[in-house]
Amino acid sequence: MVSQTRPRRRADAERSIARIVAAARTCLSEHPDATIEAIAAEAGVGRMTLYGHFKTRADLVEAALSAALEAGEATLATVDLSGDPGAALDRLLASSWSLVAESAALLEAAQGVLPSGRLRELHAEPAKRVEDLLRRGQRDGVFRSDLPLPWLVSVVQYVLHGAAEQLRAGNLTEENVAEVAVATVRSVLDQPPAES
Amino acid sequence: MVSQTRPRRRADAERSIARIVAAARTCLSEHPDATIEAIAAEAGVGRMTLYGHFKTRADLVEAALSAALEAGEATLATVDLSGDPGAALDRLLASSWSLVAESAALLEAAQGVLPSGRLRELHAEPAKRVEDLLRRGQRDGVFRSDLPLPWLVSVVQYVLHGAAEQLRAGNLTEENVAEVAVATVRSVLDQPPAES
DNA sequence: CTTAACTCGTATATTCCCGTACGAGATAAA
DNA sequence: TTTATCTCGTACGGGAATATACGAGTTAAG
Repeated sequence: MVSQTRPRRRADAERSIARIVAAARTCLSEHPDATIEAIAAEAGVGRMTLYGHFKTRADLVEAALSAALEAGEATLATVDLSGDPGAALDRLLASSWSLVAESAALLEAAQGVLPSGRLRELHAEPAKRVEDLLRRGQRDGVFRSDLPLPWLVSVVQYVLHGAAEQLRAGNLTEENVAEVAVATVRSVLDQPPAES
Repeated sequence: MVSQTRPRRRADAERSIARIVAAARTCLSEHPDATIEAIAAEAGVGRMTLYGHFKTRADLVEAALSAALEAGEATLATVDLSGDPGAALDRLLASSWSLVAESAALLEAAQGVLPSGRLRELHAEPAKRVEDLLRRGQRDGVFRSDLPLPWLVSVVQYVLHGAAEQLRAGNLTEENVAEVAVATVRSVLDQPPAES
């Protein structure tokens, strides 16, 4: 149902599209207003080949965002989100922190090129998953309830986005970035033990 | 020493410059790639007047960033940073969270138009103030030491920047934004009471 | 009042990027 | 092999933004 619109597409075209989308994901999440030409170069194809598959920049951005969100959905589906919310969050972040960070960056890149309605539509389902987990954690008294839920969701994105940024800047390493990001998120979400 | 380059400048010119810089600060911190024309309009002057005082876009961005950082410095100078680091941080954030958020946004706007060396140079001193406060808090056992100091400094910026963003988006209100931001920052920095 | 500084519009050059048009050559699929 | 698809270069047009050039009108400062 994703892209079975086939009048019949050749295998090499399929491959090109995959490379282009992958390139768009990396380029756009690093630099929100990356050039079409830069993305094509990153993908190893000519600019005109890219235009052959994506008529406009918005199409490309949407494809990149969709791909990232679908990857996130796929990962979320494999993670066990039941049981202790704290442990569930740890599992979730451990396996998908970079995807969430990437999605946040792409979301930023998509603002202004996609209609905001379409944007919310794409982002709604994965965001709801995280939100539900946090809400459950609040109900169980594991996560804090003294701050608005949407704010907490946003902060998770900010922290992960920042972790990816600091990794690129060389201030964090491949080895410690996940640990640092998870610890930071946990300290934001966890219910402080003795709150007046 | 700031701008006494004195061939002798008229009072109205001084006023125009002040309005332009103020407009640049607000416009650029809301929208990193705001147009020169938009900034001039916000300042209530013609585009050509702006060019009369700032030859290039980079000049303008640097002026805006410098002004914000100087305002931050001035505020920092009035805040009592001695005593309990936690309380000092509360005082600091209460009186300057929006300035820090603005500076972070301007810093983002400045990337790419200013040489990165110049950028670090401008940002170095105010960042050091915060860093010193956090370091002292770590030594006193008030702030956590299990995460790298530069990361903690960055997270403070991310959170404040996010708070400003959510305020603009209408997800936080003028009344609760400061409280929410401060509580979030505190929960990231505070030493967890029972750490194995 | 006189001068120099300032304001600011119009016009223009330049640059950058998007998107289209055209077409020749390479390649997968039948 | 035949055919439709795909690749991709060159070239062009349009739009937006930066920056310069010129100049006429306005205003602060001596």
